[in-house]
Amino acid sequence: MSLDRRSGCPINLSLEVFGDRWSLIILRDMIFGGRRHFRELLNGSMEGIASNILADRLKRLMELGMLTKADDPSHKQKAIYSLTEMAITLVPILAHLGAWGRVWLPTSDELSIRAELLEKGGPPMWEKFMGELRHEHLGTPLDTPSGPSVRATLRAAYEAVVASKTLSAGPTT
Amino acid sequence: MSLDRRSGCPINLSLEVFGDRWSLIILRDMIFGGRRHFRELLNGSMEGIASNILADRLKRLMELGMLTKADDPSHKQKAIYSLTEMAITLVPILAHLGAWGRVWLPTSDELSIRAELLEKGGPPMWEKFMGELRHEHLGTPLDTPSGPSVRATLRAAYEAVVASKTLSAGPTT
DNA sequence: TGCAACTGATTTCAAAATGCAATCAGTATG
DNA sequence: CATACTGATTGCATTTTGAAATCAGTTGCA
Repeated sequence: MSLDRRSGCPINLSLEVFGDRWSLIILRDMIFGGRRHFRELLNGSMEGIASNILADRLKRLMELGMLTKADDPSHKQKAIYSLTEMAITLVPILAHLGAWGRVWLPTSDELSIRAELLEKGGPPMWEKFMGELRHEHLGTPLDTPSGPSVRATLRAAYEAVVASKTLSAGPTT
Repeated sequence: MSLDRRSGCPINLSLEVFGDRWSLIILRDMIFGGRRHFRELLNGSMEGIASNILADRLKRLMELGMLTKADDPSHKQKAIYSLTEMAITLVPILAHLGAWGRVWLPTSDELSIRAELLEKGGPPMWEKFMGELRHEHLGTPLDTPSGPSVRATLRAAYEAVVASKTLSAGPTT
């Protein structure tokens, strides 16, 4: 899990940054799930990451300049992890990745609705989302605060699908 | 290197397909380098893939439906690997990945010129490229054969940078 | 015919990464 | 003062990786 610099090819270097099974999962949970703390990432991860792997990847992502860490005033041992601009600009890649996976892989309905929405929203929606992430993580002022946040929109869509599934296949008593 | 199905999330499933250090490198060499044979991929890879890893990944990519294999008429032991539509639609992802890496990672000039061109070309260029790949790998007719192929354009740009570097820093005798 | 080079792999084995469970010391809470 | 929570770390078994050597069959050439 170190940076080999096998070649100066952009695709290769990108792979060396997040060409493993966990780094992008962590960034996904921070970006789409809004998670900022170790425990949130540990327990909230759908895929069940182990604590040693999480600690290792957080450290590595910090060394790579994708994350920063700050003290949480509410608890002396609590740390808040923030995305850097480098990580925030992954949004279009994650959007494409989700769109591709939705088409070609056996994704579940409730989880793919967000990818679908993000794909349909296109670059304008990605830009809006990145603006919101910059606001949350870097303190940048929100340029055009129009309507509900992208994350809220995505979550609402997710919950709507879950609700409709519960209705159609739920308890009949 | 098997498909765990840790969750039905599109991003997670995509990661399970090419969230390793070699699968995307192989696909990159096939897509941008036009490589179709085992030896071409083995010796042509800038990153120096080992033959057992290459054999394993080719097999895995076939099982996943990203590649197909056919006999080469010129040699009874020779095989030709072809991209499937599933793999061809990775072009936009590779383009984004290259663009991101070019901005944030220490890429070399001659290798990043292709990523830059592909980024500037945008979706129209990607579509043209995918059309050409479909023609090469799936036998689909070329819809609008306008000008030189995308691959040739990218290669020409690469060679131009290499040449200019040789000029400015080359031998003075 | 003989022999070297080439074909797509496979074998072997050491090193590294992974994953799970238990554990850690410091901090807040009741 | 006991209990739960904070971000980790440790130990250890399993899995994956990677490099070199090797494989059997095929081809080209002398």
